[in-house]
Amino acid sequence: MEAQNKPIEPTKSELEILQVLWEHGPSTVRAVNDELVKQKDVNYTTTLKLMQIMADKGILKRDESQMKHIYSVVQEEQETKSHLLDKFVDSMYKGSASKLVMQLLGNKKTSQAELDEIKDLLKKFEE
Amino acid sequence: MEAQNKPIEPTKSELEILQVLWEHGPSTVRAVNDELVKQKDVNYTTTLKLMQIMADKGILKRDESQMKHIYSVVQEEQETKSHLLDKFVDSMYKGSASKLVMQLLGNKKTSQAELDEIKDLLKKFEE
DNA sequence: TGTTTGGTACGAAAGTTTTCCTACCTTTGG
DNA sequence: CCAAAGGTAGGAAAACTTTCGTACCAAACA
Repeated sequence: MEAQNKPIEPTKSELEILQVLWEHGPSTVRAVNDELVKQKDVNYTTTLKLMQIMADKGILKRDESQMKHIYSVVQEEQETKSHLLDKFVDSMYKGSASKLVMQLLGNKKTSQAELDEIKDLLKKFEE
Repeated sequence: MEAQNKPIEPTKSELEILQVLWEHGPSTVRAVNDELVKQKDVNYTTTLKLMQIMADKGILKRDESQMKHIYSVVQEEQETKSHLLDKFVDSMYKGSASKLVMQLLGNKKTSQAELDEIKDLLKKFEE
């Protein structure tokens, strides 16, 4: 139940919930669960419990004024993602962002369209 | 103890061990633990157990011909990293590599030197 | 009203990961 | 030969994450 300005470290399941909330904005547990069910087999009370735990941790906050509580994400999406990306670059590439990009470019699974878009991005960024 | 051609999904601690082995090549538990101790407080037998488990899972193989067993990584470093990067892009950016690069470019923690290097990379890649 | 429907809260079980104690074996040096 | 040092093996405890059964509460409606 702590206020949260330190970057959060969501678990795998927590990240799935964050994705839904980032995409759909503040939501009820029901709404989040309905989304999750499209991806995997999960019970309503499991999602509820998870979101309650996330609220306890300070990752989510909730509006209890209605019977159907509305949960929203405390930290900015970009702040969280930027932190997680940082952690990933640190743990995988010793902090070298360019090594990551190199990997991305060499990665078969990155489509030509993606590559083109990345090139465009870089071009725009140069200005 | 299975042979492993499917991409592996190391846990956090397992990844730390992989990093050491990737950097130093096949090593004893002692050598790996000596490296880990530089980063965090960890007991020798903990590292031993972890590496034994990784061998059981097929992530590592070991040469038991000496008393000091030598552990090495089964899967190519690049294959593992590429898989983990893929998973990361999927879970964080819905598979969009360019979104990741965009984040990287906007990330304060990515230094100017890194940015320049990325630009160079892209330039070279265009050819 | 009273029953059904749909919500929350709680606690415990199950699963996974991490840690470390203890036992035992092998090499080495006095 | 014996003790000390440094290995491995195994199991159990601890910590964390995930799942779900059950109880309870409130709104809707026949």
